[in-house]
Amino acid sequence: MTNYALIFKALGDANRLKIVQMLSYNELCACKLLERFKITQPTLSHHMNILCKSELVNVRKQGKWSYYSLNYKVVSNLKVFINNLENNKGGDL
Amino acid sequence: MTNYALIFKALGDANRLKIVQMLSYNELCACKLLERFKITQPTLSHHMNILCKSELVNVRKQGKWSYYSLNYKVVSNLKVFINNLENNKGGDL
DNA sequence: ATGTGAAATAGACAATTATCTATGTGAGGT
DNA sequence: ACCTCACATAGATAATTGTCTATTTCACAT
Repeated sequence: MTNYALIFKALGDANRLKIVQMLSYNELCACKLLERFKITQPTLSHHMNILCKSELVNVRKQGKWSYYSLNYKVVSNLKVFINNLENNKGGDL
Repeated sequence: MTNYALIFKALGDANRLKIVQMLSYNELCACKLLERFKITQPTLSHHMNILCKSELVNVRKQGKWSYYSLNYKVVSNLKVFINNLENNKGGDL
């Protein structure tokens, strides 16, 4: 079950949006992400937690590192959601 | 210029998400929307203001009524944004 | 066992937000 | 001119959120 409001809320912050865009190219560990922001490590951790809870982002723990990646299944669901906004036009309900 | 964080923030509320879905079928006036929610009229007005500021929703005023509709140009931009999340995979930057 | 480096958790705080009640505005009808 | 209906604005308030500092946890190396 995909909670769209939760996903959009997760995307509704400039830092998290940038994180998601970075992850769209590659899986990245938290420390690599942190380098590119002007926020502290606990703040990044907080943002990653929100992204993971929305299920838009997955974590893979390996040794001391946490590797984050996009959940493409959820991205695909988002695509369907947006497409429906166009396709519903003129329909019922 | 499309401010994606602003749009996603607008979509990141259960009431507003439902409003957008309703508008995907038809243009609707505020009073028609209000009937379907358990919120007060000023609260709806507040939500519509947020949706309009994100530019995802347009207003057309006619007499005493305000008719709201989706801005399909912005919906289209959203589609591109989501598609890029998939297409960036493995790329650079 | 002890140290180090990566990440999570706890707690605090200021800013933002969702909601309400009360009031204002403005168009149309009588 | 007045009333009514649709909507917006003002102001208050409780809840949520983004951020920080300080601390903890956990994996690995020595």
